[in-house]
Amino acid sequence: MAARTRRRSGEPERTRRDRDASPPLPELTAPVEDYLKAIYELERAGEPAATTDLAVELRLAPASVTGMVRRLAEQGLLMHERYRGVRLTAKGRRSALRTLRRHRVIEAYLVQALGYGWDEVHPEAERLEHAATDDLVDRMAMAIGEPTVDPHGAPIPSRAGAVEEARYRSLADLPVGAIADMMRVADEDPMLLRYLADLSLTPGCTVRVVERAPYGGPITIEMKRQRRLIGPALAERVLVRPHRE
Amino acid sequence: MAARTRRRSGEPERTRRDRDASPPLPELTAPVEDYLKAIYELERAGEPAATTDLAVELRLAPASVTGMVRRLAEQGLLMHERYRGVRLTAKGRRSALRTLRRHRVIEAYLVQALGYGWDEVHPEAERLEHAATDDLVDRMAMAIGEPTVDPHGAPIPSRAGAVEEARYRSLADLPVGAIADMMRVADEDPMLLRYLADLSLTPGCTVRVVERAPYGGPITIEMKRQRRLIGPALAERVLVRPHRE
DNA sequence: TTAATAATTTAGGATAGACGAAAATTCAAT
DNA sequence: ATTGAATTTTCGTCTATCCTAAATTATTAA
Repeated sequence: MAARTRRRSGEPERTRRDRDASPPLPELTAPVEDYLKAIYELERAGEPAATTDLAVELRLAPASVTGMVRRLAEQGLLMHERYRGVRLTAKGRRSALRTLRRHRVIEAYLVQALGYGWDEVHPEAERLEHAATDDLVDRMAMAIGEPTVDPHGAPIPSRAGAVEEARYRSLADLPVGAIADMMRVADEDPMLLRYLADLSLTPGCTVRVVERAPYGGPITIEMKRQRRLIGPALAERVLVRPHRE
Repeated sequence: MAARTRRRSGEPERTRRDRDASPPLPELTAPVEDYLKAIYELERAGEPAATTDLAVELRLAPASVTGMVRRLAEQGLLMHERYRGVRLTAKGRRSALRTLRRHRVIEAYLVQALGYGWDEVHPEAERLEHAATDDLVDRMAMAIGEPTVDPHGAPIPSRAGAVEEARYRSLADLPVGAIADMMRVADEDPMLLRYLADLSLTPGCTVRVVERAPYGGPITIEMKRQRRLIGPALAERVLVRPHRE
């Protein structure tokens, strides 16, 4: 595949108002898109992304990451400080966001238009995001009413590359008595997602923290008069927006 | 992509009734699927597919085709007689038909569910067919009512790999006075397709041959009381089923 | 400060898939 | 039979991506 997406022509055409219109994004290979996406996610924590973390995330040998990082730096997609990690450039961030948009629109479409479960869409989207054109993704988004979040509550970047990364809190951090709306699951593990669905703990629902056992014990929540026990590992993955005050 | 679809595990599991259940098809790379599809189409003419024809079809250098053909033969997907061309094995044909099903279901889905024009779907399907899982393709097919032909009238192989390749006649071969139903366009060229759509000459319509100018001249057809002049090159691409008698 | 450990990079290779030049084969026409 | 054109294959290279093993740098503990 790599070979067939190789650019054969010269420089891409640059037309009117290139100063503010973002330059046309070149076609990237699937691995490159995966790297940029992973770096984007790691960087959201604030620090530059370490190559080792990248290797873990992408399930590659660290040495392979080093090689690719060098090439991406040459292409101006990221800045690399030896032994310090990598940061995306503006160009790299735009590419990452475009891929993220594709991924999340596809996930939303599969759920809303084709009846997939929210636990099934991740791998499918992972494959399609590299093959779908922006046009197709836009049509999918339109067909399901321009959603702003994917099935797991993750925000969908706009066509222009704007994202609103809301800073939610983890259910694990709420004090007893707090009431909050569930907004997002920070995990794609199918088992975990199915379990959450079984509990009816999905984005949009409202929960109240009834009790917290100390020392990493379970959290008791109430939703629609039903009480549930949630382990701390699970609660940590559930992101919520507490009601004001 | 090639590297990431490489099989890492051992032999695929073989369970009950492997005698008649076709053996599980291994994951093939995108280039391999393209070769098999092209060979399948070339072989439909009856003769083994020549490597040169393959090279033209796939827009590759003949030498590249030779190399890939050797690899495909080693994998048991085709038989190669030097200087004679290639023939798909049963295994190769099953793989080709699966790809063809994907391609055509995707084309039909894009038109019926996402509002694409029949002149736009080919390149999009060409990319998606390698990324979509069989499950997704089946869901797409179900969502649009299990079509039996794609937007150009090409038959969609069943899940099991059965196709009914009807032998239509070309509009260019019909005698004056003949009445026929248009069934299929044997071309994917967007310009040609848009032109046919302008003429309302699309699968399902009924035409009558009014006049044929000799020596490769235009053909006059009538459809819904409207007369149209069709050049022979175009008429040749339009496949029809003449009414009985 | 030094030794041990962890993180990272470099070196050296492998593989899939592509290319072009040149050699080999086939086939048709003498 | 011979020859010339067309076709096909062989062979050597190239690029992107991955790998393992060895070397290097950074960090932590003693």
